[in-house]
Amino acid sequence: MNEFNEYFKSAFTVDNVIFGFDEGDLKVLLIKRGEEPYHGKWGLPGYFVYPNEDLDTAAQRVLEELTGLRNVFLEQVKTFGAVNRHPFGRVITVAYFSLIKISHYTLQPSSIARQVKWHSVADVKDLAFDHNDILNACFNRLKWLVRSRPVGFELLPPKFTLTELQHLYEAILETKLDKRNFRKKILTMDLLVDLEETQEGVAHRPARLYQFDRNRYEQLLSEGFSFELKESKRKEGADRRVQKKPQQVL
Amino acid sequence: MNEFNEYFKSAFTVDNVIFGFDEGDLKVLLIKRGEEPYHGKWGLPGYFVYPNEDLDTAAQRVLEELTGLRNVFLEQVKTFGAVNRHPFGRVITVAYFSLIKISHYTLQPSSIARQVKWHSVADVKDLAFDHNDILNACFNRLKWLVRSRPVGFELLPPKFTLTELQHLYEAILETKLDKRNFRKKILTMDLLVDLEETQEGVAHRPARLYQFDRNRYEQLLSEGFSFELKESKRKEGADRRVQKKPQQVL
DNA sequence: CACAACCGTGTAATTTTTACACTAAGCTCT
DNA sequence: AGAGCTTAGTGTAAAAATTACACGGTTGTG
Repeated sequence: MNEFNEYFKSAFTVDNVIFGFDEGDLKVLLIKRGEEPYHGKWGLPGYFVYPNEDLDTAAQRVLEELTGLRNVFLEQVKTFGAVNRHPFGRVITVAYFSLIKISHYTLQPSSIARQVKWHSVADVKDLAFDHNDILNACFNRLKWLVRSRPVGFELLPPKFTLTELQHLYEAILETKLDKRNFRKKILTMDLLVDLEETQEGVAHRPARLYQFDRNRYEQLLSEGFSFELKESKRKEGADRRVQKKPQQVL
Repeated sequence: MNEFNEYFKSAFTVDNVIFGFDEGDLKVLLIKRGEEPYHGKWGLPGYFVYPNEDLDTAAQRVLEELTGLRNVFLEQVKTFGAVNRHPFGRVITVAYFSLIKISHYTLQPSSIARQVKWHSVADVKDLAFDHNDILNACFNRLKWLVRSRPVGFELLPPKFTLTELQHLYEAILETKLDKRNFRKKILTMDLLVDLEETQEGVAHRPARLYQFDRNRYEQLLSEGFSFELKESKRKEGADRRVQKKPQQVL
């Protein structure tokens, strides 16, 4: 094994893109680094993988230390290994992303983080290391995942309205969806339980509350079913009560 | 940096699942290992990533050493890092898969391989390390990739018939496709050039030859277009010239 | 020249997707 | 109490996509 010794001088980390959804906006949990390198910069939560730790376990550990949450959606996305990405030596990082319900989140004191904060995904820039690339890769993965599997529910509280669900999809897919078509599509999938309850304390007609039916989903999956969504091609300004202006004729 | 020294004792490798298509069958290129560990077992081509080498570069190197090919389709899939997956120490591996035209392939003498051979993906079993898992992950990735992007052409010779293309899709998706619907779908995508040539030396009516139009594809991509295929629900035995047997009435 | 083997083609029925606008219900403010 | 604001909730018709399905055509072979 001597001939391989020179290869056993590297390290690897996991970095976790933790998505949340709040105020109609897709958020990512970032930390202000309290250590070198990139001390004082915002970055993704991550840490070295312990010598006797699996990758998935390490990703879970990082997530749990920061949020106190277990059993949340967590998926490996991609590994980043540019030679000089880490100033301490050869360190490759395995990127994960997770989806959490912000309402369940409580900040845990953490050694790696001087400060922890939710940032709108759209506004994030200038992160430590290659974390911008990592965030991008994870956001793209989320985008296609949400079209092919009902993972959106991981980001919502247990009870939610159809409008909230639609806003979530719009935030992730960065597009507008047609209200009626969206509801039709979602409801015919038969994955939601109508709780026969309504919102309280809103200054308008309260909406019905629904719940995701995970058992039903498992059942449908085993029957081989596909979950798909497409974007609306509706023009801006349609479906308002205002009259159309007559089109200018050339 | 001392506090982190204990982490810099690991190594990483790349492993490459090289797919090819021949005789109507999806194939994967395996090597019979000429070194420990797993000496004498079949496994995926792979090697340690050099200290000053990027991951993608390492994957390309492994591929080129084995096949002599450059500029082929190569994509990272997933990283495998179970603690005890490698007997020499902590070694995680980044799995890639590539698609090559078997007709262009020439065996290169290689130090890592005692023997190199194409195996039908369906028949592969009992590989070294966790290479069965890696192969599976890559095969699944190929399955969905082929539905959303026209990567199939990477596996065919420059000139091919529609039937060959259909057989390729059937092999990857592990399903039967309807001939007329498949052709309709493919042709309306407008990605093929009809070469106005036909097969030669076949003992039946020769088929037309087509070519993939990569420029057209780039153009369509930039206009935002989607490439999709679905499987046939046609029952076995339909579309034959035989008469249907009358169904037994209960 | 009959046979074997694969090529190439069209259509109708069904399903899915799309575009689109108004009434309903609760709260707030006067 | 009622006017006004705000969001909820609902249906349909047209267009597009998908599906199922069968036979005559062309070549080489024996």
